[in-house]
Amino acid sequence: PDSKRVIKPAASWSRKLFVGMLGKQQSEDDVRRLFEPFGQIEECTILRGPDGASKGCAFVKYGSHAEAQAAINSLHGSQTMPGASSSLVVKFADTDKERTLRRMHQMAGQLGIFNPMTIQFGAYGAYTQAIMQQQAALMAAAQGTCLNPMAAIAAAQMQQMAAFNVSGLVAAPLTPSSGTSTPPGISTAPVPSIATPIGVNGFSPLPPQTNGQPASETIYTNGIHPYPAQSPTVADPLQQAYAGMQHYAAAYPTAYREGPEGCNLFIYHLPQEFGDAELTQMFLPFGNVISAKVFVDRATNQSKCFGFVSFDNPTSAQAAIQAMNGFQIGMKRLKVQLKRPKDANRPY
DNA sequence: GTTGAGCGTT
Repeated sequence: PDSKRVIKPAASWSRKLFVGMLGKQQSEDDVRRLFEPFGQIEECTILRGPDGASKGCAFVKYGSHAEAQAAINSLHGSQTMPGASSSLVVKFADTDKERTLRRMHQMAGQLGIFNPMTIQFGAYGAYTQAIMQQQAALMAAAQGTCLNPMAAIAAAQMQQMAAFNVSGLVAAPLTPSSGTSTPPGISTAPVPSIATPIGVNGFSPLPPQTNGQPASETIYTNGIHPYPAQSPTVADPLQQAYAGMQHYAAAYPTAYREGPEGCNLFIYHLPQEFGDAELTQMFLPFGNVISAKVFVDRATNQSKCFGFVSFDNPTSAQAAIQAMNGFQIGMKRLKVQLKRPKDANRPY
């Protein structure tokens, strides 16, 4: 009978597309018209911000995988919409797993990685805690997929890098161009084996006041300590969440994490060959470097010779300015200043 | 070449 003929529709993930690089003014109807020729459209949604403005992307769901694939084949990269910065993107939408990863990425950026334990559960305690527990569950689920063994090993190697050394300073390549999800700078870098600091190219990298302190003291941090110092015990969801964050942060040492006001430095006149790793090394002696980013020309992949370093406290930032501003490298002198606040000189 | 890009996943 007919009731037995009911066929379950194909899983949504197999026929749902993410469409990127739309014009900001394109409507749902515009998108429908574009995608109609390839099949029956079941759903078409433009992603919009809170103000209703298009984010320039959309989801389009077809009745079948084949239709979706056909749309990808014909439309992806086929044209550049007015106002879009590059050609149309048509691909299968993220799976749940991929979305979880994306969220971790966002969350890491928002929370930063300063002393997770200091997160206040005060006024918003219940709410915050609920969120954290929810995230903890997500992260616990994602742990296996987030860090492959190689990434974990690379992160460990990173932590063992001793302060300044030749291979770390001049031989390490700049962050490879994008296209993989490999954390920048740590995937292929060998563990530097030369421990003696040697001036290169007129650069005498002897950081002020490392006196006697084992380098590992500075290295380990990034605000991260491998273990909470005491109870190796248990998996309460919160601890799991923290663990997740720590693993994540260790795997993405140069991800953009701005520190509090007064903790972020702008550095100019960097040597051309300096990448994120070298910048990090250079400023590690002054405190916990929570991020270090050299700006790279997208087209040429060349350093633009400026970058940013963020500490977790203003004192470290000031110490770094004191010691490194005007520091001579080759024919140039470093400029090291506090970064301009993003909303500077906004008239009000 | 002078201050945190881009690509945006309900």
